Amino acid sequence: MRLLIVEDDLVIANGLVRALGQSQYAVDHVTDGKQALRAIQDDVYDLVILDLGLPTMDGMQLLSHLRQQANPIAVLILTAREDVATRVQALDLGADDFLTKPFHLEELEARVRALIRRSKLGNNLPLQCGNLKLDVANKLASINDQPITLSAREINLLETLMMRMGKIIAKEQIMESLCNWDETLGDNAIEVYVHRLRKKIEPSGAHIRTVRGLGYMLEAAHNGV
Amino acid sequence: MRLLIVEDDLVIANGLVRALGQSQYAVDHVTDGKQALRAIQDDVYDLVILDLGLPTMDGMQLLSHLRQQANPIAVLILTAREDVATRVQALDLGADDFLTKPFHLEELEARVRALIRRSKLGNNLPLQCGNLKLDVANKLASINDQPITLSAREINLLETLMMRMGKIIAKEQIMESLCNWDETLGDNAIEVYVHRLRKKIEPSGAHIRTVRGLGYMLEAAHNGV
DNA sequence: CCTACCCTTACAGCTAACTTACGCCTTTCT
DNA sequence: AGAAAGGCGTAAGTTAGCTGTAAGGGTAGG
Repeated sequence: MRLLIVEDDLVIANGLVRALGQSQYAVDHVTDGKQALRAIQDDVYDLVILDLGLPTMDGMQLLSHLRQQANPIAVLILTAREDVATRVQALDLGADDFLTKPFHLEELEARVRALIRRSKLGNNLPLQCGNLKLDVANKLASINDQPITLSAREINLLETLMMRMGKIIAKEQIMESLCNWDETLGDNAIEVYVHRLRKKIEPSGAHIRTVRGLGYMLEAAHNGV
Repeated sequence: MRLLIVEDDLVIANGLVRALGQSQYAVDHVTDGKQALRAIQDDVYDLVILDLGLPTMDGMQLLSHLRQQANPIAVLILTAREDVATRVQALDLGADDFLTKPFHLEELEARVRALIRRSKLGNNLPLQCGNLKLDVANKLASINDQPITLSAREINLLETLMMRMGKIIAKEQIMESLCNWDETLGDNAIEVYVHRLRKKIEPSGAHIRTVRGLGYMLEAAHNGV
């Protein structure tokens, strides 16, 4: 899962980047609306965390602009102002959630989880493919309800694949989903992850199909379970 | 386990904080409804002890507000008023228990234990993992019914792990469960607790698994029970 | 048959977690 | 009250295993 933080206060921004990074999100950070707009158009994000008070283009304008373009990306608004009018305006413009500073990281993280879940799944049930289940909140994968041990990278990869089960995902998309701008991985890193993950989920009836030249696709095994 | 006390009478509040603190709960205290709401949204509590007569937002309003948000946190109501109407209203609003002042600390502590047990476990069975048992009420751990000596920190850690057995618990979550606002622990304090606890429960068939980068998980040993 | 593209294995660096030791503080016993 | 004991948290050094790269072999498509 990949997040964009739009926040000009560097103290807050750094805290968010660190905390959400520790929660296994890939996190990018920009400091004003124009950079944010460019980032959203250039890359695929699952969620934008947006401060309202920004230079060059304020958060309301950015949000309004996105929705006029019919961009459905989930947006969580941060603001120091507590008045009802602001809140109503933001929600009317299409914000998905609203949090007033000062806030605690735990609550932010909970809301982030909820938003991603809502936007991707519409529910909080564990993801399932064949006998393979993934409990996203607890970062716990299991086959026939027997927990299996996956590393952090492997869990993130599996989550990415399961979120778009049955659809082809390009290696670049996987790369973007796992890494932020700071990181840069070699050509075949994804191939290695897929290989390791395949070995671990092999007995489950879930299969990672290679689509040569295009990417990978997660599917239930075609032969009987 | 972490509790929030919402009580404007400082004499009572201090008594509760001290008594429950001695019972090894992490206890925070606020004096009105607005502070309480913010605290509940910012931090994770296992139980709220709520006085009905409060400034700025009274206990009923707070409770009603929480339940409208579908917040499932356990709430124990304290009040000086004894009339049935109040009691019925509180329980209809979703209070889990109700205690009339003046009360005895022992009874309060018993109800607190019961509520936490009910909300966390859904039953009254003692916590068990392999041959390791934990009697939450008496803060007593035993292996094959032989009591073992654990320090307060160790018992609290074990309780936290056993309450979510089989699920991954992040170090930050453990930290929150053990500490209130006043405390601040260093980076590797949790690692040291885990190390000490592991040495003591090692012979029991309960195992604390490390999931690198994500947290810890309590499980029964994989070889025969 | 050739060329991308992918699979597989092996290895080395690095960071998170483990382990030990020490000093402070609280509790308890005399 | 003074002393002894043990719990508690920090710091420092060590270990372990995840991660990413590289290298070599295989395969599908042209």
